[in-house]
Amino acid sequence: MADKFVIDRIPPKSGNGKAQCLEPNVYAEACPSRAILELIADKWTLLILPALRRGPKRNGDLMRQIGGVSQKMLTQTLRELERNGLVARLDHQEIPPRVEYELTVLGRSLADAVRKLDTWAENHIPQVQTARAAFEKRKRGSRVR
Amino acid sequence: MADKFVIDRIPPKSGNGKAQCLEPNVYAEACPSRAILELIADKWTLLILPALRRGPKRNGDLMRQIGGVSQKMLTQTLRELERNGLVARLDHQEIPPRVEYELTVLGRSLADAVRKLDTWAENHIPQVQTARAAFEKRKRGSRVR
DNA sequence: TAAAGTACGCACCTTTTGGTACCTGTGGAG
DNA sequence: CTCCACAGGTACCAAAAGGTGCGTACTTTA
Repeated sequence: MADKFVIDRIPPKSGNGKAQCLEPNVYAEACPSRAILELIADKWTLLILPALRRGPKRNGDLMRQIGGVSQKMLTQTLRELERNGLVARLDHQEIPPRVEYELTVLGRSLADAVRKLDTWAENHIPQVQTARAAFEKRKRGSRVR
Repeated sequence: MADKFVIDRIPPKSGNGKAQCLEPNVYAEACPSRAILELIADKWTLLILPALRRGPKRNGDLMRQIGGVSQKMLTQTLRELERNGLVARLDHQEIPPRVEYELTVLGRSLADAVRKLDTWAENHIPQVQTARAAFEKRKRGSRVR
């Protein structure tokens, strides 16, 4: 029975109320790693980071490459990534303005892991669609008339 | 200059307006893989999937393990994961009710990749915090008085 | 007899998110 | 001379997300 409670990392055991977690653990709400995870758990972050893996890109480049992103969300997400040290903003101080965004060393290490999620999504479309169809069928079957 | 436009996967080139993407590509808004990515790009999904890697767990187990999750969000997320074939719901048809959730084969393949993001967050807390401090400092420095 | 645990569903209401439109100021193209 | 591209900032507003509290139906424990 105790086997049920075996998890990836030991939970905080917060003896005091602060729970500042000496051993980092995303499952603890107060652990800083949780905030970092929430930064990653974002649609646009998951697209922007891999998009920058091949080298620096400009605002307009990213707008064209990432379908459906608005100027507001692109800027907002890039700022957050810059703030957390994942992306560097290179302002060439020219007129007309020329700004490039590129991954930092820190950002690159994350972008590679994120790209794997993207490729997973791309490679498992049929499996997910089949599962969805089966789920709908089950739901319909269990409906009481 | 054309080098700037080299990306991970070739963009849609949508000749017609539908852009149903024969070659799966998360950067294309209409590609089914984008919807799958949006399912993954969720705070609770990124915690629940790795939490189930060690075997089936019950609702209450997950509530205790995942700090800060509400009953509503837990159930809602589990339903979505079940609907997409990543998690299986095992109702033991007992009284009092006993329900277990476990990864499907499909879910397991994703959970391993997701767990890497969690560990990344746990292992890079100091780097991110340093970057944040440096960012704030730069902002303050560039303020006009 | 009463309370607590199990696994939710539902409704209400607040917070957050994100889209749209409009503004800057300059240089180059037509 | 006019329009566009560049890289945004700002404000407003609708939509979505998500927290809280209550109800269900049954059993075990105190």
